[in-house]
Amino acid sequence: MGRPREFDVDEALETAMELFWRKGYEGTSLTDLTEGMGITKPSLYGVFGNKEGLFLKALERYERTKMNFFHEALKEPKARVVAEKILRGFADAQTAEKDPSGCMGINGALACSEAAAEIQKCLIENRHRGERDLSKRFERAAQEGDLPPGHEPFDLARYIMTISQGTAIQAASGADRAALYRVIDMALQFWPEPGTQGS
Amino acid sequence: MGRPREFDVDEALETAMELFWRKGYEGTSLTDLTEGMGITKPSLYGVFGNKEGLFLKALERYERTKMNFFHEALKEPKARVVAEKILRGFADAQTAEKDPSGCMGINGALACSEAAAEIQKCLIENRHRGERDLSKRFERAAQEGDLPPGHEPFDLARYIMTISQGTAIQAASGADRAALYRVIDMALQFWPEPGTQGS
DNA sequence: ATGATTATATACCGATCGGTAGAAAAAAAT
DNA sequence: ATTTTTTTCTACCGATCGGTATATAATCAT
Repeated sequence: MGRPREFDVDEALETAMELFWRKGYEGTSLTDLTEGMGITKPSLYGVFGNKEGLFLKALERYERTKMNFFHEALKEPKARVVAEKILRGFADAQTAEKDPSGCMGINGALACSEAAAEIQKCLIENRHRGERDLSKRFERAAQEGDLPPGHEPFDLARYIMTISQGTAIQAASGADRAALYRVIDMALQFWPEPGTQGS
Repeated sequence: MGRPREFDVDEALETAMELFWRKGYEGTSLTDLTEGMGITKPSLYGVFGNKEGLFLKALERYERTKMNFFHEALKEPKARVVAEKILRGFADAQTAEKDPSGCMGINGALACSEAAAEIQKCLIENRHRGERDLSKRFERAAQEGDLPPGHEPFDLARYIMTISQGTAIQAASGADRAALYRVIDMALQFWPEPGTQGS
């Protein structure tokens, strides 16, 4: 009952995600948001709580719609394929034509005022979570003899995430997908491709 | 002649640099700056013009005092040593105990509002300049037969800068120097150390 | 001592920030 | 048709944003 909502919540959230992705949490004003989403401030606050709540919901959407490749990649049977799919997945997301360049989780709040400290902390935890998930996957690989010798699972995970974060800056600086792919090829050179027959 | 200045310009600039480094251009308010520098707004505007001018002068100081390793590294005779010195130089600067974590050139304005677009553009050009300088150095190395086979100079330069930008995010996320060094070791594995005797 | 010059401190500017109060409008329930 | 519920619109809130006008204080030159 009650007056029906005149805008599509999901569509509005998509716009908010794009704005936060492109301009960051603090760089995006409520005016940017309401004008972009085509709604007024009371409507925004009624549905999303406040700016912080809206950002967190937009981030959730980002993870669900743009970072879904990550946990899919973890299911790959060979660790080197996991690594490559993650690297190329990030590069693809960071250079999609219709989306902002770079990574929302980094663009969102890398350095900021005290007012955004909570968002910043949340994004850092986000990165750590991805690193931890990948590390766990590589621990399994280590037990399976599926890692290149002389490397700890956690170091390998941080290595992969570091490359991905580097490509995020590259994309935000104008690098195109082909350039990032060449970087990824170089980053994986040390990691021998799995032979078609087991060792 | 005239009333003498009561504060040290260089010292004030150092503080401004640290603030912009830690909180970014838009995340640092004039109140943060004046309180940190121990001067009033009219003094700040009298010496540095405005916030944008202050940031640019702080960035100049950053390049001069914290990024000096970069052009030093370019003078190394072997390309692989150039690469390693640059990577470790960035990691050192990004994890110095008494300085903010990460890189001022990235923290400064990665994603921002239109108001900071000029600063953002300036920082992007800054990154491109470094990449170009390194690329030129690697072109020389290519002529000298000093590059690993199968790689273009510009790709190698972008690769090195991508790793460094990745470690900047890692440092801003809490990674310590030892962790970054392990990443760097992995990133350089594909690049054979120069033999003690020439080929 | 008196100007001329430069830096300081105080107080202020319009604009924008994130956020909200209150009334009107649109639907469902009775 | 009236009440209830929810959304929308307009207008506004105090706080802070970057930036400045004005007056006073401190120096040098004469």
